[in-house]
Amino acid sequence: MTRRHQQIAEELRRAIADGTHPVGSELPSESELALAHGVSRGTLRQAFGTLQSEGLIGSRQGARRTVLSTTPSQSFTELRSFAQWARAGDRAPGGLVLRSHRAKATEAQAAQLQLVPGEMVLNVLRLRTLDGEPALLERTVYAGWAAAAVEALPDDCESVTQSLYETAGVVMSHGEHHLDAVAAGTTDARELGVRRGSPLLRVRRTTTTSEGRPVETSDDRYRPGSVVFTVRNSVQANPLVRTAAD
Amino acid sequence: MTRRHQQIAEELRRAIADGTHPVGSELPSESELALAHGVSRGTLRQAFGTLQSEGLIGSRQGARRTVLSTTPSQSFTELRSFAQWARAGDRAPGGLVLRSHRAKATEAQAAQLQLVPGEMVLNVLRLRTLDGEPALLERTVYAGWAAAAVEALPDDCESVTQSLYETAGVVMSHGEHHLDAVAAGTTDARELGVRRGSPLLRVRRTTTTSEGRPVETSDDRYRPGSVVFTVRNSVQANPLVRTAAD
DNA sequence: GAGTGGTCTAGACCACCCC
DNA sequence: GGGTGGTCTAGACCACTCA
Repeated sequence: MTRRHQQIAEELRRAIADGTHPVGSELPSESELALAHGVSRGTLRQAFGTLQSEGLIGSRQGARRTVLSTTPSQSFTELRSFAQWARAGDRAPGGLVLRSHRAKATEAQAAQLQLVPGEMVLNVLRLRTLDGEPALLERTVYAGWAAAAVEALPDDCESVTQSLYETAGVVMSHGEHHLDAVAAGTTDARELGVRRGSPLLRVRRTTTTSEGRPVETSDDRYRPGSVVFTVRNSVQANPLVRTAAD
Repeated sequence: MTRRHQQIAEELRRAIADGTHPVGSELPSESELALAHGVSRGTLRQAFGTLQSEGLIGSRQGARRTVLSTTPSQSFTELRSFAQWARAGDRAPGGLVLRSHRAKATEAQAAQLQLVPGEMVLNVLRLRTLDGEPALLERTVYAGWAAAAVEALPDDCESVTQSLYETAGVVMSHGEHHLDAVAAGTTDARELGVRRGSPLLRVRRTTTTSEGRPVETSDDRYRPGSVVFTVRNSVQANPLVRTAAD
């Protein structure tokens, strides 16, 4: 029993993808489509709104909507989970925990995870692979209340996000990502198989539940050529996408 | 004569920023606020939708909306214009054209700018500075129809985006950004004042008008420590933010 | 000036959360 | 079970685009 506006959005997405509405073309008007689908204009606008926030279509008052792009942006589901993202692109995700230990939160960590300094956290160093090739090195800090669930996972667990949901009911629904470039350190170089000092894309992120409670904060370093982050944005909305490098 | 939903959104934004609604707290219900502002629920939901897409608040069916963050995300206006972004952070933007020449579009360029191969384009190499320090090197390709307006600009023009709008009426309203890390080449190293091979954040972007007509495509390389890109995202929306490194 | 999207209203029902 | 957000309707007026 999916929502009507979702069905319509999906239909339009397909029509754009298969070339019925090529890039640059004008879409039918709201009233036309509302009539055709047998819904009110409001519902149709909701469907259009979804496509707009995905960067597929644009709009200006007074003129018909136009197609901006044919490739839909990633869902947040794919963004937050490395494994789900990899599988969506038909690549085999892998994971390996290299180190894992509990410790007291440093001041910086406590601030980021909204804990009191000295509270327990779980530090995990994890190597992620794509089709067996090292892709990135994660240095993740989990809040103490999530530590037990993470430690219970197997070392080679593919999808931590999904496992955390299944075993502990933790839903990660918001994230903040900071992207910049750094030189590979000794550990980075050894695990990722690159030379020390070579460029890495660094993504520092914090993920929180829907209530805004931080679950984890992480420093992820991507091997060049393995992953590119894509952001499609507009005056109206700006989604983030992680894309495999060509 | 601003829109009612914009006024309400602005009011809520302020109330969140000044601590009236701290992070993690619950906001009043839609009906309450609608009544208080003398608008219908629909209008109020529109205001909430804006704040949601800015990453300020989150929502779950059945529960009240909660405050996720106090700092509003950047507007696209600030994202697309380096100068506007810099000034918003109280830093002095600078620009200097190092090279500029017309050429026939390569196949790749033509594809990205939706031109026919061989059509004329304008290549510009531009150094951008923050408070006099080199921050990034831009290799920009402008579509031929925008070339004349760009060439007419002074070499040290601060804001190309704004000037293009003022002189040619070109409004850039959509962009696609790809982020990864690369090693500094000879030119990069010389102009940015770093060693060859040192890590740079690369942002490849294409900007289009509201009709989806590409205006420019660019390869921007940021000196480490000068700029960090931030993306705040959620199940509902994911805006991109460019942040000065600390 | 006809058509289009942007805004707004006043209702309604449902799914879900929490008490 | 009462309150909340999510969905949907059927109207209305306005600002804007374009022929």
